[in-house]
Amino acid sequence: MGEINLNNASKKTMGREKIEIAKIKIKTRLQVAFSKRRSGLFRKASELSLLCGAKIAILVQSPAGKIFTFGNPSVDSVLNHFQTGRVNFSAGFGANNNFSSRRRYDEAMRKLDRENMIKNRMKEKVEEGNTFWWDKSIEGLELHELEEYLEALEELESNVLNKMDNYTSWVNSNSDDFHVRYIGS
Amino acid sequence: MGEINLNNASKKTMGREKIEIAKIKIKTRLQVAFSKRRSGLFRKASELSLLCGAKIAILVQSPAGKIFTFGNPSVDSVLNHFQTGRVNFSAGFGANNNFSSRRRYDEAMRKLDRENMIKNRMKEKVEEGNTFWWDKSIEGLELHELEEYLEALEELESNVLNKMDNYTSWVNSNSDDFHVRYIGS
DNA sequence: AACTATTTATAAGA
DNA sequence: TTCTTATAAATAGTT
Repeated sequence: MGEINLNNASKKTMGREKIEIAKIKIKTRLQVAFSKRRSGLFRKASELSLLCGAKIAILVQSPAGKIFTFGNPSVDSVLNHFQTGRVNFSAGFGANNNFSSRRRYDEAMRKLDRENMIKNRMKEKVEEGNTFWWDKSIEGLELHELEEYLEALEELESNVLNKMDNYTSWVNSNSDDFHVRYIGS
Repeated sequence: MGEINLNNASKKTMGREKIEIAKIKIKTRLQVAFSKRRSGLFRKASELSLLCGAKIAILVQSPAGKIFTFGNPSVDSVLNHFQTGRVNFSAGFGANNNFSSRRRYDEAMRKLDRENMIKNRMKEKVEEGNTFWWDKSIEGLELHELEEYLEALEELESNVLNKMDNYTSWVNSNSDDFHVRYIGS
């Protein structure tokens, strides 16, 4: 009997399996995944560039420290003009002036308001059942927990910085296109 | 009759259609494709970074001249290291770049199932469609709000680092090499 | 922004 | 590393 075999053993592989997006612990698997996914990332970048005429630069550093790059028209041209643009933007609008004047601006009071303002704003944006993780008191946390907390904070900070970068670029490209003009020439 | 309808008209859409990788000529389609694929590219980068501990910087300029960036730990940090030739990120992307004794201690601590720690103590990285919740949480914030948010984050970080000092001072009482802050660029 | 039906990417195994 | 296979994930065109 059993002409129809439905158990998995009848299949050559289980096929692609779902994985959790978290650091791969098995070294050999990590290496294979890195290789495949880096190549996949660059292929996607290439397609985006070809389909939409986008200029793209990608820098990747493997955990082992090896650097891989992708660029259209070239990494250097995109990088150069990106940084030139940002420098000019900073000079023009004075990021430093902006920040320092803000500090001069009734710092004590603002300090009291800041977190509440932010938290309230966050609560409008995200409804979490209880409290936000950053509300959690750090009292009583063990060192390794503090370590995790710090990592989460810095990841969040990284996201904020990226978002701010986008604002900077947006403002710049809508002002006088100073650096945009040079890219891709 | 005709309970079984096999013609294509019975399907709501034709599903994803194969396309040629060549510049899209219809403007509206190009815009949609750019948006979807840029977001897909950044998601892939994020996954590569999380899965493999890779450092990544991506700059994309749309045909219209708008610039989008992705970076882990941040665009600037990756670019700086790339351009100065100091390609020396410490292995993995630990919370920070504290020095050796902290690192040694971290290594030991990491063996305490870091995944569960993140999940249970830190609200984890819950995917909501294309973005993580903390991306959503900063959606819609204006530049000045992002600046305030950033300041608050750094303040929290500072508190956490101070707290960690209390631990490490007895773990490594004669050490002078921890808690050198290194954030972004 | 959502929705499918398909194409494409890729995890695991060889 | 490279190939295969089966399945997960991304996305083109549509609503």
